[in-house]
Amino acid sequence: MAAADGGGALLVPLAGDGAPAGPVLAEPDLVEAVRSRPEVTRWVWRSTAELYPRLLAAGVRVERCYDIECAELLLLGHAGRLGEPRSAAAALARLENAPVPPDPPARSAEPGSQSSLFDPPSGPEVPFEGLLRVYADQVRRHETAEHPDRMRLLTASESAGMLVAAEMHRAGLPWRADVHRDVLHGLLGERYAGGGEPRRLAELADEVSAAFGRRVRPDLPADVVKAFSQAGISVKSTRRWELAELDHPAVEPLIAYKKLYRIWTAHGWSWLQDWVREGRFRPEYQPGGTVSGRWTTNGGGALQIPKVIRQAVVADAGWRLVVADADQMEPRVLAAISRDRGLMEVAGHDGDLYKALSDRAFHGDREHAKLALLGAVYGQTSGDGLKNLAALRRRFPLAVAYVDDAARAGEEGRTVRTWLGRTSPPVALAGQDEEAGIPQEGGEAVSDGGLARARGRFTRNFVVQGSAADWALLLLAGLRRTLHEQGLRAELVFFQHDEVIVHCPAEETDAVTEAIRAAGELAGRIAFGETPVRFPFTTAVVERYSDAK
DNA sequence: TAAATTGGCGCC
DNA sequence: AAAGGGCGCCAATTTA
Repeated sequence: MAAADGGGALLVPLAGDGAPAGPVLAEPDLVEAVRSRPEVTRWVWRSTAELYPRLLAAGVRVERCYDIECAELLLLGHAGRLGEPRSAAAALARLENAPVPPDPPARSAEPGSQSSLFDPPSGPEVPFEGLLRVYADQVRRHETAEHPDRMRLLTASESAGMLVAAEMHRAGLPWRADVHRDVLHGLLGERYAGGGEPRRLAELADEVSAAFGRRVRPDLPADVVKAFSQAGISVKSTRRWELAELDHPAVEPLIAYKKLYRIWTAHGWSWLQDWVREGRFRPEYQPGGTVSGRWTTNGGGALQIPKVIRQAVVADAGWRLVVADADQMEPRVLAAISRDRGLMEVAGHDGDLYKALSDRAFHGDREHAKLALLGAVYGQTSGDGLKNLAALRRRFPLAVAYVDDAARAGEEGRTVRTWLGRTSPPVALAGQDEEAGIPQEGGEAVSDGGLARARGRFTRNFVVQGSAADWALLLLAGLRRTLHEQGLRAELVFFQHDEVIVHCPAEETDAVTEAIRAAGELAGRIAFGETPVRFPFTTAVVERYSDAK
């Protein structure tokens, strides 16, 4: 156990039950305290986000950690109490029946911040003795979880994710600002001084206006809807797929404008200025940032980089990017968690899963098979996917029952869990923004039927998306470990749900590719136990991210 | 005037 | 082809 105390630290060895196993040591310097103890294989601390950047800045890596505030969030969730404060101070207050302090508001990331050195602590300070009490209590609460072994694994892998997040922030994604500028110029044309629209956008806006015969601002949905209305065309929204159906000369420039406008505002010159420093893009990753366990990033839009902008992600000279994308995650994860024999068999090969699926149940119609499966996972309510769901249910009854059960739980206001035990928010929390009620279309009852179904779709998807996130955490933890153990110079530099990028010297690409493959398979076994399900990747070794897939 | 919401679209 | 799940970001608009 370590706790920062200004620049110094308090340390104590811990026994398996979470109790102190020796005297508390006061060390004058956290960095030296950790650096001088390579024999420690796991550090228990309040917050990785607060402590680890300081260690990394001094060149100190730790093997494993236990993040008390991450654990608190997972344990609260497991107890159906998501939404209660998760800081160590709050956890201690609950133990002492004292008033529970609210969590500090989430701060937004500082663009270009190199580390969290000057960030305020993530929660109120807690006395060392209090931190010890909280940890011992958490050890106990893991024992009382529905599946203690899985819950411990979840906390361990989430903690590993925090280490990876801090290390990836430090490493940064290689980013060529000059290439980015070239791409922007090619797409958007000249950039006018004064922050106005670049040339190409101005031209497209003029084309839209010309097509309507009056000035129309393409970025204002209300204006566009009105313009179509005046042209005798009724549209409900200006979404692209709706506009694409219309026969009107404004449609083409309008759609082109929207696409470019998005790039200009979200990943244009200002973004480049704000977020790229010294050839690196350093987003602040937040493991477990979503309720399902998927990561988010705080600022910079790192998980929504448009494909066309990925040309700017270029490996250093003599280095390569190993881009690995997990193949068909949802069906593979569904097979593993439902233990459906047929689906496990389909997912038991590295080849095209949807082809295997269609050969078994859809007369070789790959597209229908894919839509049916995704429809089952997402809770599709209409269209061809629904029709094909019946075929899916006949052939893969346990798999469909698994997501149907999750949907029913949601509709009835119950929570669901991922395979490792991350738990969906209780209804009380989810219902906050829905109290006003959503008007029902058609003649259907205006009860909360729509809300219940929406919640069912959420929990249906939660068990699959969240269990995939469980797997992804183990993948990252395993890959991080292997890259280090093999003494490679390779660095994990990007992670996006089911995709990783490793930046490495050209001569290490084979080792890295193999490390990723092995980490994926191991993650499958550790997360889901022994199943026939395989977890293959499509891997590309490239110099530019955009050249992958 | 600041905070919250909305519409749209980028990614998975 | 359309529509199901999860997000973040931006600009504009509405609300407090």
